[in-house]
Amino acid sequence: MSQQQTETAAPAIDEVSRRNGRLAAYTERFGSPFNITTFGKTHEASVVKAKYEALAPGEKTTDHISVAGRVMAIRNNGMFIVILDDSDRLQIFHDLKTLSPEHAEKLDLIDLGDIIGVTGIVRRTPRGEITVDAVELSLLSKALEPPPEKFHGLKDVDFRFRHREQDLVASQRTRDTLRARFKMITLIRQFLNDKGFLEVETPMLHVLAGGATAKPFTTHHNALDMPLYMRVATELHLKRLVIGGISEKVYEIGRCFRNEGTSPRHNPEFTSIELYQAFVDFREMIAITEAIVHHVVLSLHGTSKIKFAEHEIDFTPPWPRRGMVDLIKEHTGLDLYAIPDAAAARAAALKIGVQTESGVSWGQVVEAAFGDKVEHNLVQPTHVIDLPKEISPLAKAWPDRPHVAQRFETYVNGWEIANAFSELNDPREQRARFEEQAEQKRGPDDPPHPIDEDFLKAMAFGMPPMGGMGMGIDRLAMLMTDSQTIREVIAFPTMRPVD
RNA sequence: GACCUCGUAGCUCAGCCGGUAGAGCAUCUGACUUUUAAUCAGGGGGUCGCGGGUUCAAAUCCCGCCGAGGUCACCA
Repeated sequence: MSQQQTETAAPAIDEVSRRNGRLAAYTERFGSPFNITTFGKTHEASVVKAKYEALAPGEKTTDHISVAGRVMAIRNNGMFIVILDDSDRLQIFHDLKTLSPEHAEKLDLIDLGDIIGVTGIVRRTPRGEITVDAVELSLLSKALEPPPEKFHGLKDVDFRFRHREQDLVASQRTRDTLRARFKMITLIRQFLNDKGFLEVETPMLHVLAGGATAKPFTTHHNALDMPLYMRVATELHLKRLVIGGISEKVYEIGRCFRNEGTSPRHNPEFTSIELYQAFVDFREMIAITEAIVHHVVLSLHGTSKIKFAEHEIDFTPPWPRRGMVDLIKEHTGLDLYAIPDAAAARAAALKIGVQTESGVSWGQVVEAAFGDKVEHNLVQPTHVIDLPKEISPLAKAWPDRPHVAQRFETYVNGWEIANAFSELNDPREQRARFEEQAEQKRGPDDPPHPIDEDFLKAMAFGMPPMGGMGMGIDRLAMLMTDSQTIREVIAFPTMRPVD
């Protein structure tokens, strides 16, 4: 073999093949990392850093500890390795001059992204970094794919959502955001459990998708040869559980599915919490809504005020209660209470730039005007009360104000985050409302609303007066994490497949 | 569903008044060795989203498709 041939550059090899080669070499020499089932980890990275916080630069201990995590950086030919576990980063040191040949061989086969376990001695380097001087090194799992770029991380939004595991490894922000979202759900559970609520489960597969006016996903049960719908809300079954007396206070945190457009605030599947409490009305729901949200804000941020985009939002209860029609008047000058006729109200709304379909009810005009002219202004937490009965088919109306429902919607940052009412419990009235709703078609291609006879039969069995509230967990998570899109707070948002 | 914008190396990006593709990180080789996005020298790596058109020549211009982001519509 000539001198020139030995100096020829290494043949081109792709990253995966190269890593497979190193895996084979490691396996040959030390056994397959994939045969390893356990590692006796004694410390989390953050615990190591906290425990040895008092060490002075250059100070060494004699404490042996074992840590494990993903290799995030390799500097100085492996002299310094930075690993990341679920708590923090931690630096590992190898003195290359005194390393045993076997240990050096192992070290040489470690790549960025590998999962390693290290046993060693804690010290603080002269430059100030808490470090583990490695005595033993084990490859616990091989990364055959390389990690994202170490400084810029993953920027491609599409790729980040399709491969959240890589996004999580690369981005502290993503870890913080998703952890906050999941912790928030636990906080709400604990809060309600402490208040005596029973967490329940209701079906996701519905024969009729009721409880909200939304387009459902359809599916099919083969053995029963029948169509089924993914639930759009948990409302009707939760009420049936309270009717049966399983508990006077129930809640469900769960996924709902709506076959509608996506947007920065809409994902086809989203998580709602709905809760129902017997013998109280919407006013108690206002109190519990404020209490839940304030508890979450305080627990996650340690303060009642949070930053969202350019706003500071103050969640200190109580939050203002404002009439929907009053707010429209305040923002546009139009007093829809003075125009009770639907057609006249529609014409008046048109003059202020609010367009509605012909034949809509007075309540739908109010809803449209509110949505166009008021909603986006409600940045600080606000309960919008006195919603029209016509757009509240499951809510009680006021006996002395028959066109106004005992209902509120809570708005923050211009978004509806909660919706609650004194639940209608008169089965005759409920049937009439459903029938009225069934006659209204949502759009030219939409089927009419089906009437849920099972629910009506349940209500006829005797439903206690109760308050109910529903809240969008995803939007609350967006607020808590200063996330501008719902996809940031959903671990795996719905995506079209790439080819 | 409509409109606007984007899609270049594994990752982050430049090139886009048409002339045949570049940088940093990663990777490989070598040097150095208490680093902190380590450093220095050199090498390899690209169907420029896919398909078609215009042209002597297309990453670049035009059309269609796919995917994404934004705005709107629907909605929570």
